[in-house]
Amino acid sequence: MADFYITTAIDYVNGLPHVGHAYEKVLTDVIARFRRLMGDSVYFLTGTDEHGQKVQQTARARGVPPRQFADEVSAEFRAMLPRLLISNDDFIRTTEERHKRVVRELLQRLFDKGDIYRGEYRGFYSTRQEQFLLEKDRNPDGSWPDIYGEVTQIAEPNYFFRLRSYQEWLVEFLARNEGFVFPRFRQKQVTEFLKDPLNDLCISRPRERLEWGIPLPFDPSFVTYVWFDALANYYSAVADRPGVWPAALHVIGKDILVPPHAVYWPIMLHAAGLALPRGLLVHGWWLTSGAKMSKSAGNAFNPLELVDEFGADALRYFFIREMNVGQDGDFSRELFLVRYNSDLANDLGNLVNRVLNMTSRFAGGAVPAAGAEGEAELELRALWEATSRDYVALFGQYQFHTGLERLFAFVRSINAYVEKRAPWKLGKSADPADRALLQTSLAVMAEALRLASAALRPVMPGATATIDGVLGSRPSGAWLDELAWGGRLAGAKVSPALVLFPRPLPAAGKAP
RNA sequence: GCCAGGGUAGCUCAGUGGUAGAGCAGAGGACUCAUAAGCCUUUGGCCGCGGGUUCGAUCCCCGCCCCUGGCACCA
Repeated sequence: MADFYITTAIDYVNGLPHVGHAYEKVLTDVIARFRRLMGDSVYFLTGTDEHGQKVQQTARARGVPPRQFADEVSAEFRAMLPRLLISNDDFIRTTEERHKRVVRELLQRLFDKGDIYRGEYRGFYSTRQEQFLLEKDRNPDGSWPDIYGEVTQIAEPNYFFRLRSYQEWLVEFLARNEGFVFPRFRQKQVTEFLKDPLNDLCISRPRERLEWGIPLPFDPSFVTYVWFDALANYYSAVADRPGVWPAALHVIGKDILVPPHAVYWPIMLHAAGLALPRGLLVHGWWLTSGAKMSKSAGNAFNPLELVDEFGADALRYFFIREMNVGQDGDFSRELFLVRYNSDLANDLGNLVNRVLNMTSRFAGGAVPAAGAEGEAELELRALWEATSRDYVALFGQYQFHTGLERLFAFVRSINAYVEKRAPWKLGKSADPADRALLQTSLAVMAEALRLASAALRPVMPGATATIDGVLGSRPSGAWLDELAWGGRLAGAKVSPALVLFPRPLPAAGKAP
């Protein structure tokens, strides 16, 4: 059983992981962790897409069998997951038997039903590249680029899927389910696309041209082409797990919404008599506007370098804080460092440090119980009530960047509260009223930090676990209860001060 | 060309039919528990351009300009 089955797109193994891959995993993971904390039973799938022309060609060029090549690259993608603290439950490869079996079943079912038929594919073919070309492959003047060599128009038999006969159904489905695609404007794009008549979809390639694929069960001289292979992973991974399908959410990039995920996939499922996913979440891309400031060496850098340097939590925070889901975002080392320094090191990390330090110095290392609350305490508490309520609601609507903005405004308010009470002054006073206020202020700052940490857990699972640990907090019970202001830490033994997010050393040895 | 998104302070962005906001960067100040961090104050904007509706528009309508992406049998 699963209340919330969530997937990333599977990654094509013809290239190595880059920022976009890392972002999609992190975004999906944040949603998965959030849903788990909200009490859902979550099943989280990711994986790799491994068949096809390009893999076959690249493998051949390297002189290795496609299977071996796919193994190597798939392993790279897989290795990235733990480094980003991704909490996936499963990892599917389209070369696995469990996948191929389901693909064959799906194809056979549709073939028997008459939704797949044999026809003829016509197009421009490049013998040198061994592939059909598209109109967009042409030069602006209509000629074909030299890399294709001689281009001829040929026809070959192939199998087709009756997309067209389901177009009307899909249009109606989308009209009835306005929130199927998030953000809304993406669904409008789908609707626009469907205003023109669909052509049936060519779903096969003759084996003489493409061997690296899944043979059609009803005609082994063909393999199935990308659509029925790659898209089916979402279903094949859980076909043997009762109660998991349909997916609650497919997280994908905007490049593969129309037509694959918004047109082909729903029609494939509907034709096969399977339930549709409940929604698609379409994210944008990270752009490197720094094309102009590309003098500095590292404009094309691996996101995992930032993980090595600053930790997975920091990169995850940047991804989620900086990107408005659905829009594009700017990615550069400079932007990352601004977020890291100001939000993580200065605001949050330093707060952790000073809370621990003051608790040790002024309360013997145990969080005191709060006494009577004054105006400053009530204000901070009221801010938390509003912040936590909005934060949870915003996360539910995929407005993570706004949620984090609000949460860090709260973190800054904790810092302001500390300044207002100035425990270091109270600690020098012998006045009983000051002593009481000292206890209260230490309790309140620790509690506020505990709450901020709990809220941040889906985004920064590592760092927040550390914060919980050093505060002597043991998360238990429902997350929403944890997010309620209370006195949970009274009596907790805190650890000695630590530096959670060290400020990077100033760049040494700059080029003259 | 068609469709969509965006064009708001130096940078990244939020925002509402009624004298424009946050963070970062810049300037000044008080403090010291802390990662020279945090806190307080502050400089700074014909809200892309031109029309229109309105008592009044950054926000509504029309046109235009610029940036980004998609336009299918492509992973």
